[in-house]
Amino acid sequence: MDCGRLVFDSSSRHGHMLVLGGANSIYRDFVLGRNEGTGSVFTMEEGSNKRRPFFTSPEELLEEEYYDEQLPEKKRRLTPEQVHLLEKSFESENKLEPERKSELAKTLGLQPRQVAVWFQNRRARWKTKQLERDFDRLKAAYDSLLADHEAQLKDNDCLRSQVVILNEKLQAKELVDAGPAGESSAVDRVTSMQIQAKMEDHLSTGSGGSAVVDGEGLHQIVDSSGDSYFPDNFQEMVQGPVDGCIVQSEEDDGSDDGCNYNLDGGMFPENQPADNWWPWSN
DNA sequence: CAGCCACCGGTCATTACCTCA
DNA sequence: GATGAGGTAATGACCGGTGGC
Repeated sequence: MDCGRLVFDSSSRHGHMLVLGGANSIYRDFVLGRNEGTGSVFTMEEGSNKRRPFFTSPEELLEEEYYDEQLPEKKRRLTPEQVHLLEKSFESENKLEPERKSELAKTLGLQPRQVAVWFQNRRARWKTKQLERDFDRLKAAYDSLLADHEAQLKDNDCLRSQVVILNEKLQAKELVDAGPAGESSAVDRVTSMQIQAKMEDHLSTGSGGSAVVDGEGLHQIVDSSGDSYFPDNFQEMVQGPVDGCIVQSEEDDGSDDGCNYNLDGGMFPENQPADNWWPWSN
């Protein structure tokens, strides 16, 4: 590689002098007299063809070959020790007061400008990392909510299906009660329609509120005390003598996954997939 | 209001490291 | 296995804009 050769990069936005394979941009800026506090212009003849790797050990840096305060253009990446001290300083306070900047620069053998730039970059990159972490957290929370939402929609579908079954059972019971003469009482018919309407209202996915009825919700619905939507004998009706169908709340363990109510009597078998349990499933 | 200074966001250039043909 | 090209992350630095003093 052509070490230490100076070229003019006309394509660069800044029109900098580039040093191919040799010194770094500090050198580049020294060439243009940009570095803070130097005031000197480094000439090509003064440049060195010596090259050191980025991660030179502190010991090596202390050697005359690599470390010479009179030749800052040789410096490239900061040494691990310099970075360590800067990091410690950044941890204690990520803003840099002028006094601390000067002190750090003196301690580290850097230009104050370098210290300031290092802090600026450190803040910007810390912020980027922080944004990434925040994004990951938010995404995880969103995914969790989405999964919960989908589970609730599934649960809602199960409950809707149960409404259909219950209505069928109610109608069958009405036919039995009506007897051969078809003398179904008007009161019973009205009650049945009301039950159907109320349950569908509860299970509605409309914007008026949650479409999900969990175990506790059904307790409220079924509860005969207070302002229940259902008639006092609702439990008896749905558990009636037709075929012993029972609407029963799942053990209230706080979970709302899956379907909660067993229409055919008995509790939902623990850990049993719904596919093996629902009467309309194979 | 102008000037100075510090900061931020965006960007560049360079290097080290990794993968792959 | 050695090697070179290409991709990528990390890093040091600058520019332009902005806001405080």
